[in-house]
This record gives sequence, structure tokens and C-alpha cells, in this order.
Amino acid sequence: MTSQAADGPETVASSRRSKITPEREREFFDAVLDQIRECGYDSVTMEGVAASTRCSKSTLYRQWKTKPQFVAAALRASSRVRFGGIDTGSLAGDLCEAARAAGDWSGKDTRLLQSLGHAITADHALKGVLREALVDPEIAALQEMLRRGVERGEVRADHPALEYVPAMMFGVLRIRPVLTGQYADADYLVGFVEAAVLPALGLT
Amino acid sequence: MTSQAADGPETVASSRRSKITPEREREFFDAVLDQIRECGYDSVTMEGVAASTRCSKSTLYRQWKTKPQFVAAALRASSRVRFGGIDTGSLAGDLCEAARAAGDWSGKDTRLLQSLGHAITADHALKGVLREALVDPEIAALQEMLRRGVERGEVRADHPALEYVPAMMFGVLRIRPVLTGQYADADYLVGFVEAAVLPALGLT
DNA sequence: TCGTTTCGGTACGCATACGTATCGATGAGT
DNA sequence: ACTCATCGATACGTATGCGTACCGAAACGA
Repeated sequence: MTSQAADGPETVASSRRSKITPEREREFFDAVLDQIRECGYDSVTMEGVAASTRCSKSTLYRQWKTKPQFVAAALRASSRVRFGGIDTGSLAGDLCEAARAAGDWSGKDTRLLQSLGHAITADHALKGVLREALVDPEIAALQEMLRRGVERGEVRADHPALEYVPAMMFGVLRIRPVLTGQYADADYLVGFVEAAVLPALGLT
Repeated sequence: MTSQAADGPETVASSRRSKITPEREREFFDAVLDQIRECGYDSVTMEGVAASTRCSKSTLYRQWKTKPQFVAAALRASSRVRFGGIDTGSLAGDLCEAARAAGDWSGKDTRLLQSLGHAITADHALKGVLREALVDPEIAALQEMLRRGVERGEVRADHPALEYVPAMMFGVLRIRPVLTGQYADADYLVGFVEAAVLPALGLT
């Protein structure tokens, strides 16, 4: 798709020969993560990434020794804390906002996690990178919300449902495609928070 | 001839085997599902299954045309409804009992689903088989529990949390290894039902 | 007892992918 | 303008796995 017009050999700057820039590196990372989402970790090939980014295998292998190391670098680079900036002043507001935020990237991240599926249990390094780059920060941010809610007195610190909130949030996110065939969107997740999570916490 | 005893069919007849019996077939199915759990779908090889069951590749390919068809047959044969026989008389009791039951096979089934990961999105036939053999029956059984609860008047039919119960149950099951590194056991699941699911349904 | 069936073992062809090596082309610094 | 580092292309060696073909041997039925 988006194939460029067949250009003369001397036209168009499509031939990149300069040193790899950070932007160029991000193209590689985006490409490999996209292919993982689409084909699964095992089916992703260095050749495929090279072709889709119009670079050569050599270029990839010059930067990263092996495929797992390449994927790990891509995961690390795509690390973001999506629950990070949320602080509405109430736990209910925070959780709803988190649900809304989650709906936006649910498809991409859920699919990535799904497609990495078994690879993360086979390759310890990959598993570690995935956890510290994508999983742990989100959990920490979510638990920070809960901590603030407890601090404000909205929920008792020993409320039995507290420890299950992260599992509920991420679990529902991840299981939706299996149950209904579609990824969880913001509406669904907000509805879930309002109908199940908040009541479980006694925040009707 | 027949100087060797080797009479009983179940006396560790190591060498040759006669026509494939249903028990023998189950050995093949168990082997391939075990290997999927351990190595992931893509890494499972017909050669590996043949070696671990001490049969030959030819034997496998005589029964099943391709690897996906073989795996599909194995999934179909392993179909069971684990939430099937549960009916304690109350919704709370049913859900707790389901949680307990789920704890028993959580590791195996969660791992299988995880290791099939992307394969089910790539191979439509596999996806269909997995759904109708392992997923849909459980969902149906769970919803039957909920239906009975509504019928008994324990929960209002339009209770907003109702539609999220399957997602909560299976979602938490599936996400636990990602969050804590261990599979959900019966204690954890029962605790989750009591602390989160029942309160969300207003069943204190 | 004898023939038919099916098994287990193995070799083969084909395809794919990893990772390496080589080579010409080209952009960047001086 | 010249040199050097790096890029893109490509060929190569190795390994692996799918699916097929062939063969001798063992089991089952008549």
C-alpha cells in the first residue's frame, strides 16, 4: 500500500543512504511492532521488516545483533505510561478517565500482547523488557490512583476489592476480543468501570 | 513363534503398534497440546510430536492432512464443559464453585490460550474450533448460571454488571500471569469472586 | 497359514529464515 | 573536491520444518 510512483533512479529522495537518525530508527521499531501485531512474533522476519522499511537486512543486523534483541529494543522504545498524567481528584474520575484512555490504544496494545503471546514465556529477556516497558508502568500508575483514593478516604485501605482492580481493568481489556471478537473501546471500558469496578469498591 | 509373552495389549508394548486406537489418538492429541503450551503454536513440529509419542511422521500425516488440521482435531477432542454441572442453588454459590473449578485447570487452559495466541487470529479454522470447543461452552455455562440467578430473583435482569461478569471471570483468569507471574489458583479466584464480582452484582 | 493393512523409519524435495560476507553507491565532514 | 564511513543490495551457508514417497516388518482377519 501507499506504493510510491515508479521513480527514476535519480529522482525522489526515497533512496536513503545517510546514517540512521532517531526518526529512521523509530520507523524500524514501528514496522517490527506492526508486523508482530499482524503476524505474530514467530512469523515476523528481519527480511520483512527490511522490505517494509526499504532498508537492507545488513542495516538491521549492524544495529542489533539478533531478532530478539531487535524486538526488545523496539519494545523498550515504545514504552509510554498511558495512565500517567491522570489525576481528576476522585478515584471514580480517575478510573473512568483511565478507561477512556485505555480504549484508545486498546486494540494496538492488546494485539501486541496477544501476538507476543508465547514468546514472552520462552525468551526471558523479551519477557523482562515487555514487563518493565509496557506492563509495570501501567500497573504502577493504576495503583497510584488507588493509593490516592485511599489517602483521600474514598476507599478503606483494606478494602478487599482493591487488590483485584488492576486484574479487572487489564483482564477485561485483554479478554474482550476472545469473548466478542472486538477490542474493548472507550465506551465499553467506561461502562465496565461504572457498572462493575466502582460498585465493587463501594463507590456506587 | 511368539516365544516372547507380550500378550496383554497394555504391557508396555514398546516396539510395533497396531492400528490407531482412540487411546492412542488421545496420546497424540495430548502430546501436541502439551507442546503447544510449552513451545507455542508456531514452534510445535509434527516431528516433535511424532518423536514424543514414538510414532512416525507418516502415521500422523496419514490421519491428518496438515498441522493446523491436526491441532484443530486435538482441540476439538479436548473439548469439555468445566462449568457444566454447577448448580448450587444460589448465584453466589455457583460463581464461587465456578471459581474453584477454574482454579484447577487455570494453568493448563490459560497457557494453551496464551500459546495459541496469534495463531487463532491468523488461522480462521483454528479460531473457530477453539471458540466452539473451549470458549463458547464455558461462556454459555456461565451465562446459564446468571440466568438462573435472575430467574430466582437474586439479581435484576437489567443489572448493569451482569453483562460484564463473563469478561471479569475469564479476564482475571487470563491476565493473572501477566501481572504477577503466576497462574490464578482456586483461592485467588474465589477471593476475587467474593471481593469483586458479588459486590458488583449487589450480592454483598 | 496367508494376504492385506497399517505401522515405523528414513530419505527426499521444497521453502523459509537467520545471520554473515561482499561489493558498489552515496552522503557527510573537511 | 576528496576521503571515509555507512548504506542498500544480494549471494551464501546453515538450519529447520512441512509434507511426500518408499520400504520392510508386524499385526489382524479369513
